[in-house]
Amino acid sequence: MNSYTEENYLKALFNLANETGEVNVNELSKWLEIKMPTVTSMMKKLAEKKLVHYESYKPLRLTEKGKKEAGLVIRKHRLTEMFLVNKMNFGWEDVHDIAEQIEHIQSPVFFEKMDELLGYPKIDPHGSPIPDSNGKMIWKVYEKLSDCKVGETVKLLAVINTSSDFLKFLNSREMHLGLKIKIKSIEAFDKSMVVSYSKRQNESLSQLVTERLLVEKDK
Amino acid sequence: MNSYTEENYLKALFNLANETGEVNVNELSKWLEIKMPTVTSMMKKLAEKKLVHYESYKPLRLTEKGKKEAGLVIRKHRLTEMFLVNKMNFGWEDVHDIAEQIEHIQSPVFFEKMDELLGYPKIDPHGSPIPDSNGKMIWKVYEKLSDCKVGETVKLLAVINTSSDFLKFLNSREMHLGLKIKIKSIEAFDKSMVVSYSKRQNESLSQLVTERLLVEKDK
DNA sequence: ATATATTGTTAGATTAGACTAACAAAATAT
DNA sequence: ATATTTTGTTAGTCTAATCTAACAATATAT
Repeated sequence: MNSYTEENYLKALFNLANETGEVNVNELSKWLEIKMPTVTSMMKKLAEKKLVHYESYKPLRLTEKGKKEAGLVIRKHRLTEMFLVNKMNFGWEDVHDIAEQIEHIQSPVFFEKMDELLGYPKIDPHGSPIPDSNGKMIWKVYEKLSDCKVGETVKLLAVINTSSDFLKFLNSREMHLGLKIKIKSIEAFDKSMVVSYSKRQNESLSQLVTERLLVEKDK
Repeated sequence: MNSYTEENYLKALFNLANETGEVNVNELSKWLEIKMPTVTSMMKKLAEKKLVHYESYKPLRLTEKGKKEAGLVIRKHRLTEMFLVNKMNFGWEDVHDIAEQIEHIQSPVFFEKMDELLGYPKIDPHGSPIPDSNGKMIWKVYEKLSDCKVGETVKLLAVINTSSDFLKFLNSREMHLGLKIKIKSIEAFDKSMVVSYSKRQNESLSQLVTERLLVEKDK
């Protein structure tokens, strides 16, 4: 059994992993807001537990076991977010902090029950995939809205940033998952986009926003 | 803000308090399965925080502040138990251990939402009162079934022990809150009772059981 | 009333998880 | 190619919450 703290490190390693699955001590330290020496010593501990491949001065990598356990924490987090939104009427902007705590509850049956009541969902309220009970998750390859071209119509399927402020911004513009967005124009100098969707015409979205919106070309 | 550990001490002090509100270090130590020196040092810490009245070699008492904060932890515990039973379809025998963890979640809005979805319940699935948002709870004075007399008909309103084993025993006898029980006879030598209720005639209940069932005379 | 048992405290050690200071290795810039 | 910056490690300290051993106070029993 991993401690509350260990679960947080595993989750962070999983979320920060690049294409090759590597994470630097420094990155992890900044992400968790925990100083590097503390991170180093925790990595040694997780290496003892066969959860992380650790060698001095080399990038960190989760082992298969580590990936599985990280996946299970993320599963608990995302099931919780889904439960909070679908069964407890929370807005998608208000669930992150509560899920950060509930993800550490030790009770398989509690999360199985959530899963069942939710009808075995495959994605969470922000469009992220929910790992299965083996910790495995299937990543759909989405495109960033910022990479799309003028004239295209796309469907909003996920958001990258799940901060309350970003989600409140989307709420204020009546943007939600499933929304069909038509790209009217793109400003050359700041890459901001003018888009139309539902009843809103010619809304302007900064690049900071468009690169956090994941979409699929509308067929 | 109190730590997870401090919350557990406060809750234990509240639950163990006798009529005068007093608890011994030794009792508390046994209840929490934490050695006495550890308990003593935590009591000094809680006294610093004005949550406990502590004097060397004297019994422990919660301050008003301590009572309030303990009440709020118990509120979170009991709301959770109610939520697990009424909204997540858990049996009353399976909720204690999960609630022991969820009671430490720091998110007032999470528990407010539970309360709202449950319709502001006043008692939990075991018949115990749910403290209000100021930590105050109203204790109904119930009688133990073991103190009732032959010929009386009583209504089961609460159970004292909430261990899974005890509740499973009650399940196996189809006993639940609200049940009307008629006392047919009492054995003189072991105080066991023969009772009838719903479709069950002449069930025998040991004193260990009857003194854990809280009832009200049926009017 | 004194001996014994029980209860409670003090002192010091341990562990997990954090920190700072100092140093070492690796990466980057001149 | 060397100097500088960035990244990572080692060593040692701190705090919360636990423990054991030893001692002290209170309660109980004879």
